[in-house]
Amino acid sequence: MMRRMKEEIILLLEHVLRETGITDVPSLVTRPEDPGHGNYATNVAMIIAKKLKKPPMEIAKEIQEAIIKHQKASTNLLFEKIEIAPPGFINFFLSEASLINQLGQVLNEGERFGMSPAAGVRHKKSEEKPQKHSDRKARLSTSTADKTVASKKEVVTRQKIGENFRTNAAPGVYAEKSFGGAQDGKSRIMIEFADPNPFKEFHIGHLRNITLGESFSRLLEATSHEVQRINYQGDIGMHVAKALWGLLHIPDESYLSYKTHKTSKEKAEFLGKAYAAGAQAFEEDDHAKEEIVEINKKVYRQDPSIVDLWKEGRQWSLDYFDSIYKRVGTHFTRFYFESEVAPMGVALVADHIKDAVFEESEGAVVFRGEKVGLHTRVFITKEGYATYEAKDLALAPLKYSEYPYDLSIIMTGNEQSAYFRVMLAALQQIRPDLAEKTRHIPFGMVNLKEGKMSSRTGNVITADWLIDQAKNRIYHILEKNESKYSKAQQEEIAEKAALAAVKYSMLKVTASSDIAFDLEKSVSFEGDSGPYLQYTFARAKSVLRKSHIRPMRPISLIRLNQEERGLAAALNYFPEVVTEAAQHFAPNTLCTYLFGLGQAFNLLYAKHEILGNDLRLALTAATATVLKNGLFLLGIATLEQM
RNA sequence: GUUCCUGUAGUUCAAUGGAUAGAAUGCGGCCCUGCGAAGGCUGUGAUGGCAGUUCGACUCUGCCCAGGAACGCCA
Repeated sequence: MMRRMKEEIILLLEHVLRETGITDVPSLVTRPEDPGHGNYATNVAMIIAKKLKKPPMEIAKEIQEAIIKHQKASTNLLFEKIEIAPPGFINFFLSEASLINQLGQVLNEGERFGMSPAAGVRHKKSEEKPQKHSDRKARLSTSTADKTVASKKEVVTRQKIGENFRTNAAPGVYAEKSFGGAQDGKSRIMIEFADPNPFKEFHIGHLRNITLGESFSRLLEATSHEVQRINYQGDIGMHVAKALWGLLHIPDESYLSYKTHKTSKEKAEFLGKAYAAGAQAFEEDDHAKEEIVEINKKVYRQDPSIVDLWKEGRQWSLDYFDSIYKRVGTHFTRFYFESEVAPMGVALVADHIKDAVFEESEGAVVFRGEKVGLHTRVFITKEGYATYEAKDLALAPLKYSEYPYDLSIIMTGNEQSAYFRVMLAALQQIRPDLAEKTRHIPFGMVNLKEGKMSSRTGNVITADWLIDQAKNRIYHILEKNESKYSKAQQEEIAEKAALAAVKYSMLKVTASSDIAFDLEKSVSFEGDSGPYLQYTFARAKSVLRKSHIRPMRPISLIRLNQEERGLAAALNYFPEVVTEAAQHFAPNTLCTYLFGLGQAFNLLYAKHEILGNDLRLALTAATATVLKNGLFLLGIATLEQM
């Protein structure tokens, strides 16, 4: 397989620098925004200028000449020209031969293009059966099949993963540590995301989490990692007690009618109402508050008087969540529950009182975070129950016993950042081996204009509602365009385009930053949007259908015009963009890239006729391939027609 | 109060310490007898403040201002 162009240039630079006796230099190669600065550029000359005590331009000149000399000795001409520019940039312009060569590569590799050869990526949702909540026995694959001996270079690339995450480690404690790679060269990663709470809504914050988690999982798989998606759900605790209280205080008839007649979505909404009622009563009515606290205890000890209702309500939620996972195209291989790890949490914490990891305080058991620059948190309540902290603590070894990971990623909202620092500091003292392999990756909150979402006040936008809103808008467009598609086709188009709009709006922003939710923007299908990319794909496919394209004939010695060159260069960047997006946990960089690619294609389309021109047809086919592969990595489906 | 995060066009977002700070949207023009106008072209408009480090700062450091989050028995 062809090496990433960027890696090629880095290797070249390192080689040339070594010849001039310089080692250990951070080689920085970028893709300049201005085409006038070449396809790639480096600033090494300026970086090493001080060390060499020479003017940067002089160094740049020497490097330029060395590379040109080196290239002459090589068989294929990678660059058309290499320029130097003040104050010391070196700009590389890819030759038409290498652009066309790469174009052939895209067409040959098809859906594998941009994916690492060892990647277990499947476009078709497939073989892998999603685990249902009703069948929640662990079925974790620890298969070592698909072993691939990775090249040295790839190992290096892979190990960077984990170092570049915005981690949540306490400064100086384990922030700088990387994780070890697996022996077979393919690291095993367990990634926890979604984490909705049964008895509560699945809102747009969860939707962002699941969208980011799925995209990130696919990016990791595309860069040679084995990934287990897991989901950890809070089926126990005060929020559950509040919802159960609500259920108990709703007239029997109403409850029964929901039980027997309604869909899982309606049942879930019913639970949401019960929760809101319970939460309100908790704050306003002291008697109700006592009852709720009592219910909470009963759930913890699985008291027969409440356990059936708890199980039923829980199942309603889980069934509903399953329907959402199916709708958005995500699956999990294991569902963990707080009720499952709570007893282990109590035992684990109790075991570490004697060695002073934890101490008793005011009847509770706490961890003194102050000793590592953090704050104190309660792990076991004075009632003797595990808090969230103790449960998470026990979850780590449980996860590891079922799937010996090299890296365990936990994705949650950034409001939990401080919490995870403390929890991981405690884990560091109990199981340092696991703490070092664990990364909390916080993602930004989804804020409403009216402020934070609150299931208590009902100020919540659910995932289904948002997707349905987007879907309605698509139907309007189809109507306006007097769509010739059948009802079933229109349904498919509306659903897929709606999901694309919503997912893309959540992926195109830096994962860690909060976003201000804007209904208009998130259901948009104009400009920088998911449907724009789907539309561009559909348009490309439409042209190809009319062309009866055959495998591209050898194209050589063609002068590329500006638009062709721009598109060919953009296609060439895809593999390295995928690598970078995975390394930095930044699906948004992939979004930016794909939008730029779409624009480059649409520009070519607007200015030049494609049919009847082999090169442009090849570019069109390659664009369709890259759009499809790229959208797949974002978890967005493509449409042949829309 | 302590700690952490965030301040970029009217709005929503980009920019591993690089070159003239990019887009989208909005508002104003233009383009469908050539392949899909959910498109293309074009005008408009921004780095909270003051210092510092650097050849070079939206980016790093300090202080100030503004907003958000977390902070012992919720998750």
